[in-house]
Amino acid sequence: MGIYERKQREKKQRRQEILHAARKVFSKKGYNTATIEEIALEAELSPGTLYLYFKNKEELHTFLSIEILKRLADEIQKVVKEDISVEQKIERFRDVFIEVYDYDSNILINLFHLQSGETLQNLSEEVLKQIKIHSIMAHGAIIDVVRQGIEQGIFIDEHPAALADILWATYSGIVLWVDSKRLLNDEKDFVRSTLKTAFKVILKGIKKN
Amino acid sequence: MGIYERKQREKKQRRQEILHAARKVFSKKGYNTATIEEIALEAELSPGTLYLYFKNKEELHTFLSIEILKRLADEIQKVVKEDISVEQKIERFRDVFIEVYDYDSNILINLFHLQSGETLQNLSEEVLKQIKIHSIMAHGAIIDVVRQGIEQGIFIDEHPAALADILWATYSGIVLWVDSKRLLNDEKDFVRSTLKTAFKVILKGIKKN
Amino acid sequence: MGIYERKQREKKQRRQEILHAARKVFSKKGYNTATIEEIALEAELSPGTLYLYFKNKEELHTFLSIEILKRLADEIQKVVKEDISVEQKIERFRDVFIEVYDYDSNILINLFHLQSGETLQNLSEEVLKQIKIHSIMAHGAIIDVVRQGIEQGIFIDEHPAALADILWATYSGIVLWVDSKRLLNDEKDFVRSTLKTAFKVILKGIKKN
Amino acid sequence: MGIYERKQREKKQRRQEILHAARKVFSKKGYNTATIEEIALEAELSPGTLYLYFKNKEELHTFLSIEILKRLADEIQKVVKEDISVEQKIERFRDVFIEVYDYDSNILINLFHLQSGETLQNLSEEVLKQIKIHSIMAHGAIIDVVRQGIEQGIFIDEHPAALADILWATYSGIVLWVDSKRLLNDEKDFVRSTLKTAFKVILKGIKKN
DNA sequence: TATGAATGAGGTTTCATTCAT
DNA sequence: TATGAATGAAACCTCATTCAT
Repeated sequence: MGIYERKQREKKQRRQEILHAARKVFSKKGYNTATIEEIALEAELSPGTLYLYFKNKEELHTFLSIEILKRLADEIQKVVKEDISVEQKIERFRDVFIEVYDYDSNILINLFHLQSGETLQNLSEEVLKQIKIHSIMAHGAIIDVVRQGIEQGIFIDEHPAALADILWATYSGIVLWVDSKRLLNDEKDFVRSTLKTAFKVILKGIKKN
Repeated sequence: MGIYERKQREKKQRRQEILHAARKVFSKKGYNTATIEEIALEAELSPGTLYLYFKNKEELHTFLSIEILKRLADEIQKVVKEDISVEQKIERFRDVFIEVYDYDSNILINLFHLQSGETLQNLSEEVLKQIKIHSIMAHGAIIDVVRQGIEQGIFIDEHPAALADILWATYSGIVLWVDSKRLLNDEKDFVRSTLKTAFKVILKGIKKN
Repeated sequence: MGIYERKQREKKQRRQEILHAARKVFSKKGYNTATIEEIALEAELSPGTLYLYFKNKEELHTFLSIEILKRLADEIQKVVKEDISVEQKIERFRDVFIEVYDYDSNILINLFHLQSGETLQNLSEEVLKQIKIHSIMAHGAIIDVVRQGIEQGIFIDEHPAALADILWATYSGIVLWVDSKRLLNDEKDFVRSTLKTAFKVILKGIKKN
Repeated sequence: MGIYERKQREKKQRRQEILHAARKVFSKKGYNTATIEEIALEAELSPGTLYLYFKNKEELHTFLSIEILKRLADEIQKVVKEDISVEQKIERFRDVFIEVYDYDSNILINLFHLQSGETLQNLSEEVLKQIKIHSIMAHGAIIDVVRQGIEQGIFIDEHPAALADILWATYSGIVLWVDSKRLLNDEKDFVRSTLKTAFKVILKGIKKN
């Protein structure tokens, strides 16, 4: 391996280290309360160094959000192509949600926060575009599956986008809600079991008869 | 009416004016971006005066959240006492959610944000207690209804709390999700219709056969 | 005097105090080396307070420059209206230059710096407009006098604007040059005498025969 | 040519390349806005390398100023030795000024800036000495010519240094002033013509009767 | 000699909160 | 009770300079 390649790899790794530290701090403190200094401390780097890898605080944060949104969208799209029944696909969606939740529950929560209110209004055009693209991809894939189910006479005859919304919203709602319950009640995490029940219920609900 | 009482009433009214202004500004800007000065301007008062009525910015904001949470809990509890079937009660929940959403959608969204991550960690004991009480009340009431349904052999035999979570989470999830879609896609608000479909699906899903 | 008026006057005075402190610090250190903190210290105020009176560091600095430029332009325009010969007017210009130099030699030097290179490129449209207006006013007035002189057959037949440029440039050049000599050689200030000689020479130079 | 000599020559050339790049960037951006990184980029070197050839940013910048100041002083001194009349010498000064202005107008402007206020105060003793030497040389040469003219009964009987100041100041003043006019009014460069008129006027002004 | 990633001091600016009036 | 000018801590970010390779 040449010097250039090693440098490139090291650079990439450093970037990952920063992202890792940022994920940790943003998760613990939230966007506004987290400070660059703290992230730098966590990454065992100086604040200035972070700016060699990311333009500013927001870009660093948004990068994490887009990353997980992209992951979610990718996995969902894979499901669509699988050679299984629509019912199984819905169940697979649930698994994908759980996997992504397991990968990084905190940033996922931030993502859902990002998607509404305050933060959304201050993002750059480029970032908004990225978010839109991945959101549309993920949502579109779900809609496709729902539509298939309706066409095959398996699902009830509701507007596909509405049913897709329900699936997505249930997912994000459960993540946020159960997360807040955990914080409020110090109960242990039971996102997974709740999600399973939720999808069982919904699957039953959207099936004909 | 004596002087003391009139003073008390004026004080209460002034408090309401501040809350009204704060609601408006927080809704428009979000917690972090909103400034005390702006709220004071909106309330046609000076910044200093706000501190005669509220300890600090956060308490002011949290008060608004608790207010709407309390309203939600109250309405839900009323539903439980109504002399209607469990299925009708579930439908009434949906209506309550919609009513509260209509009352102040933005603060409601803030509430759900409040319930997780960043903000929650910095709240005073007293405020946390308040949130807990109302949350438990609201959630408990829903659980009761679900339990009744299970006992009456109408609903499927899942853990009542889990089903209640699903209802609640679906509600908050749809509010957040649809809100974010509105911001991203400039589509008009269709929270209401999505919520209706969602509850229809879920009601079907939680009913036996 | 009512409370409102007193407050207004105090506010104006505070503004003047800040300007005074800023003048002092900018003069001593130059724009880039001067810090807001130092100006605040000099004004016996906290850094934050300065931002209640001026939008930012640049506006504070530019205000001082425009102020002196305006003063210069006003005085020059007055000269034009005086009922004296063109030769006497040129001599009065010299006196105005000296007066303004005496009023605040350091900011005047900053002004000439401001008018070229680096700084000029980063100013806001509004500020540039102000500078343009006053510059044009001052320069235009000088041109008028020179033109009169030419028309009356007193001055040589050169382009009036060019002769005006020479007067102005000589003025600013002497201010800058003598200032730099002072710093380099620790000689005492002899701007006044040099200016007088300069104008004597130039007046002789621009007169016919 | 030995290895040592070649190395020396390469070193010198590298130094020149850096100076060339620095001249370009400083001219475009001004001292404070220009960054070492940008200069390094322009020189196709890394930032660290610049520090092998120059102690720091300021020295790099000052070197450029001294260079042009030296050039100015040298040319002026040559004029003194020429076998022409004092009047012709004054005219030659004008040409020298124009030549140097043409060589690098921007750094020249920086030089005049350097000579006063902000920057001057932070220079090292060595650099200040250099500037003084060249300034005195140039100025002294001009004074000599003026003195000759007075002794020959050609120029008016003013203090030679004062007349020399006027010449120098007019020159630098016109350069700065016309430069600023160019920036403010987007007029095309007419330094040359203005300078010519200026020297004609002054020459007439300093000549007896 | 050359690199360029890393440093970290230091600057500007914001804004919740206080307190004299 | 009401004011609003003043505070000052703390955040983000830049960039000249260093140093291990």
